[in-house]
Amino acid sequence: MSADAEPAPVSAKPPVTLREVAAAAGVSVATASKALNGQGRMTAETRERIREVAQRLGFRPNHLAQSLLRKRSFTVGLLTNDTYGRFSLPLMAGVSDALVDNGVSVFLCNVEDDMRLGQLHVEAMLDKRVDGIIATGKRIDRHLPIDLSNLRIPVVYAFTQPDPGAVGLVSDDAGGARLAVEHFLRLGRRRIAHVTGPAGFAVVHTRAEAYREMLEEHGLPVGEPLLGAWSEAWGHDAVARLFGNGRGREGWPDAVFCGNDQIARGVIDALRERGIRVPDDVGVIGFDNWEIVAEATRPPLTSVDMNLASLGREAGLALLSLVGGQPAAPGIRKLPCRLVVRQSCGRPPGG
Amino acid sequence: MSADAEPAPVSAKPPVTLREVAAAAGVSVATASKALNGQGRMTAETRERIREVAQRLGFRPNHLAQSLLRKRSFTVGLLTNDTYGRFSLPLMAGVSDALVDNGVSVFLCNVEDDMRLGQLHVEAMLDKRVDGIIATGKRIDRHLPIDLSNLRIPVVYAFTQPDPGAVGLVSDDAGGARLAVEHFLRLGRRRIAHVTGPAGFAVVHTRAEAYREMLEEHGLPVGEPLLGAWSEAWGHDAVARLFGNGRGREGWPDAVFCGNDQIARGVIDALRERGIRVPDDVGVIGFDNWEIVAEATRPPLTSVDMNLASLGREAGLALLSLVGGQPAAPGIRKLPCRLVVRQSCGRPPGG
DNA sequence: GCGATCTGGGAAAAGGTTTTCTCAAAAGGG
DNA sequence: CCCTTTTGAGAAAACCTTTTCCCAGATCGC
Repeated sequence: MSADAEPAPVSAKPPVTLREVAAAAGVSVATASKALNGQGRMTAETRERIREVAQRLGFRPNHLAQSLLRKRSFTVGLLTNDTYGRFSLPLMAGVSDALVDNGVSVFLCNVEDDMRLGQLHVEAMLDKRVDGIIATGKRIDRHLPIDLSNLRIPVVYAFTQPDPGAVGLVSDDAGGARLAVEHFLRLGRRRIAHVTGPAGFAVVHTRAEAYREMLEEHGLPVGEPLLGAWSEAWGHDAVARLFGNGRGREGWPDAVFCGNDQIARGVIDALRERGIRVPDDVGVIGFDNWEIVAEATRPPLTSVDMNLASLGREAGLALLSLVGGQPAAPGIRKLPCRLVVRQSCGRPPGG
Repeated sequence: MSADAEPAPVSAKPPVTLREVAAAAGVSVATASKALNGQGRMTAETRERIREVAQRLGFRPNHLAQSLLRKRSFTVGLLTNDTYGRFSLPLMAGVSDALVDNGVSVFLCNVEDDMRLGQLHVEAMLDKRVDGIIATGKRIDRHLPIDLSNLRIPVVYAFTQPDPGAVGLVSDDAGGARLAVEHFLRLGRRRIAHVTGPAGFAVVHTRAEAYREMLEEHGLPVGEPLLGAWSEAWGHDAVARLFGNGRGREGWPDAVFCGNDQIARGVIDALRERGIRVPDDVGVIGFDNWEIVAEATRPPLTSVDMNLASLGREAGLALLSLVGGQPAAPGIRKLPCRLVVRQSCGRPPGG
């Protein structure tokens, strides 16, 4: 039992090459290549024999060599500045999902909000000859801190502000807001408040506008949307304003549509602390469908899901077709949201 | 103003090659290569001239060609099954941080818990000739559903169960638990309870054991750790048990060490609902330092941080040295945690 | 039986870079 | 002034695969 019985000379012998396969099969590399790729003409036996030898030797073609020749690396870069990955991870999963079947791998680069870092990563990608780039961020109305406009390879923007003339995919926030309000209306709620994030975010206005329109269409009173932070604390404050002593109980909302799940959670907690029951007295809907939050609220939160995985899938497919030479219609495409119903709105009357 | 003034024939001319640089500078490719890499012998003027030409033409060496030759792709794969990225994202950031300066890029692959998908991704990586692989997961005591044991390229395991004989990096959970208990002791807390996750997790026992030892060392009463789920709901339940009517107020704990931040949040909320003040009556410490949760609790939660970014950095560096041919000591290396103090424990008496 | 077609398979170039070897010219030594 | 050493730079191989010819032998039609 010597200590160095097998020091595992990690040095691992080099991978087997096509040349070796050809030699073992007694053919030329050209023939071997064609046999394995189903190209060229040869007897079925020859092809099969070569295939078997390759199999036996564990041959795997060297993608680097292939890429060099084909001028396609079957690799794309995903740029994000969403450090916590709340938005970019589902998106990434979708992208990956769309690409893996095509043998395409994804370089993930977090550029924070650092131009230098972004530049560095983009150059690294370019040097590695990625076939294309997907740019994604944590908010729809901001550019990544990188210029991707003259890149010679296709770029798709997902969940971030696209360059003019580029193809961009974002969620349909207005549609999402309508979904939420509709749900409330269907449940018979009539005094619907809206508590959302800071004015600096475009989505705040998009959603608020949609909310307003929906209510007006139905001839319902439109409360002024309450703008604040994307935080639970703001949810608490907002409840203090909406359900404060200023107005009588009959002036209270019977529904609150929140700009994200954290606000919604704050709202729900604050309501509970005031003895106002959710969903019996007030229904609450959040936005983002961040499961970890939505499922921990009491009761679990109904929320608008932006379908980020689908968005990622679409972005991946769009990039793929762009790489394949298909011209894609530039401009921003909005993908629908969906409502994930949990228990914070109650059942329809008589439902 | 014709619509097709500049249809932007996306066809982008091909990148400039070394051959073109050489031609433009009136030298051979060999000389050009050596000039740009600081190799070979030539007059300073020649070298400078070539450099300038390269600069002017915007030459960037083709990494595919370089990799093919050097047998190093300057690319590594990161495998994870942590869909929400709570653990793998900070880790990834650390890895990336350690590697980017060395020109190494990272393929991120989420293998969920799907063996087939894992196999697929690993083979794709192998085909793309990654220099090494970092395997990471969402819990320390489980293997990824993939066999990486005979891979011919180095593998480093970070925050997941390593193969025997491989190099693995994990957090020092026992140390983290001691940090928490020490903090309580320093603040004069004496009746410290422990509420944690399910028995199926190794860390539950590691931390509970460290907790127990610390208390015994100090001659303090050791409560039986309460095992449950990793959820807020369990935090509520646990409070009901610890602060129920069964025992008198003087039997109540004055500190609760929680197995993660969600449990801690449940505990804090439940205490508040019972009118028990945090931190005045009871101190609470969480685990994971998941900022989004820790900062939203009222009061903000003191929590043990596993330093996952550092772990990632170390993993990246370890892989790098392995790739460079340095033999690394196999086995599991534990990296220290740190305590992030917020406001859920109060100040030291007289502090 | 002879020219035309077909068939199976190979040689070689291409892709972009690095590195080793080679070689001519210049410099140096005696 | 001749021989050796140094210097500057180029030719070519190598990395691995794909693809475009090309060719020798077989088959076919008449």
